Amino acid sequence: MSLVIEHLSKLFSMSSNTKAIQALASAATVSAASAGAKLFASGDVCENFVIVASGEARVQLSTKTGRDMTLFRLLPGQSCALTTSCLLSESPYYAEGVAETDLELITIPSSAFREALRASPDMMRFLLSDYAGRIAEMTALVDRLTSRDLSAELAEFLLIRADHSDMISLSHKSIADELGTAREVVSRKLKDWEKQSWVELHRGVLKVLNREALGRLSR
Amino acid sequence: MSLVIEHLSKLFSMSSNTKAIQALASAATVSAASAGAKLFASGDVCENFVIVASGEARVQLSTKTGRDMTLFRLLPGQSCALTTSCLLSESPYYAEGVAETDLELITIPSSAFREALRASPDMMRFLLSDYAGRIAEMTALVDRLTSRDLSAELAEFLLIRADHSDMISLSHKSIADELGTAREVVSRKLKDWEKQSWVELHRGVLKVLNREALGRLSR
DNA sequence: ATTGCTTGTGTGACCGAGTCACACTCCCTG
DNA sequence: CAGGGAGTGTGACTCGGTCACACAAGCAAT
Repeated sequence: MSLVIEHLSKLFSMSSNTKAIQALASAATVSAASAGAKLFASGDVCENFVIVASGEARVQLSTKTGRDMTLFRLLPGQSCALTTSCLLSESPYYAEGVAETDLELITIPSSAFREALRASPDMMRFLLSDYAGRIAEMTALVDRLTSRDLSAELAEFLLIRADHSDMISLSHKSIADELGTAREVVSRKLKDWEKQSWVELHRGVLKVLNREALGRLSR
Repeated sequence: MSLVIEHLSKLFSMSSNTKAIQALASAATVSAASAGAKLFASGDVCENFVIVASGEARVQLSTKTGRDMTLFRLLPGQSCALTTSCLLSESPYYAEGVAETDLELITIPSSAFREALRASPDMMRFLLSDYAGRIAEMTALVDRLTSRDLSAELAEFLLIRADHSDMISLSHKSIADELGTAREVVSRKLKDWEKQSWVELHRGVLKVLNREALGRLSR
């Protein structure tokens, strides 16, 4: 259980021997999910507070036509603002969570979470600043969506995601979901850029050849 | 000053004789703004917590090309989640605030706000649930933007905004800003609908003639 | 009333992004 | 090595956003 306590106290920046942490830890359970698993779906009732202990998860919206839009990711030690938002407002999830890799999750039932929150200003403080950050992120996202420039977004994405040897191992569909656009749009742009020799395309992998040129697009 | 105390205690659901409320009230100033005035602009440093005492304000994003997108409105007694988010994260405003009518504002300097927040779990509780609601709103907005159907959005907007005699006194540009689209798009759709006799158009005013038909579009 | 300005509307031409439909190809597995 | 699934390429079309103007409605000063 020390893993749980450690994560909790780090998350909320609280000493591990406070009552609130001890109470949360004793109500917590640890579970696993494998890569690709759906953690929660839109419309699900939210019954637990969740912290990612290891692995990476993604929260996304999806449209009828099969397009997805990534809202944010969860890294080890992070909790999900959407989950706490649903817990606090007692509303169902309005987006879905997906495991991107194998995951270990720390799960705390709603009642224990609420109880601890009531008793602990430090926890509230943490949630407040977490929310403040998410609101900023969401606003930036809305901004991006209202003045959409896919070339810029895609170019920027490639530059950020390219590894040390300029490679990116993602399918066009994954990239599209990341940016909230359609697979065909990504395929077409990449093909154009391949003709300019700015990138090199292979099945499931691509290589950035000209960071320079992409950088010009990305502003 | 009783006006200030009343608004503060109602906003935070706290008794008006708590120390936190008294402290906030003594640091507060009341000011006025006239309709159309800009309350804050993107990039401004946020130095005060603000509550609308009377009137109505709007918070919006704007693009280079002159399009605006309304994020949310502030009614009397409400505070601005964007402002608190900026205060807490000490980041500049990333959207702008506009007075829609003449306004009275209760203004509390950042330091007093932080101090009161530190001391008062009730205030934190309020902000938490306020944030939870805003995150839900923003997520819904992102959802709308990623699966855009202007006919549906515009039809719904008209139905909601039409008064008792089915009139709406807004220019096409205002409607467009509300929905985050371009004026021309609104003009064209409305013109189409006028040809169907679903609406009747006049300068600065329009009348809904067929709620039925618009209702079918709006789902 | 006439002139002239400001604010609102109407419209065509064009472009970028999303959708649909389908062909094709790579690669894994039986 | 055949079959099938996942990933990719492309044309045709629709819709929303942009640009560039023309035009109309109200208001103000002469």
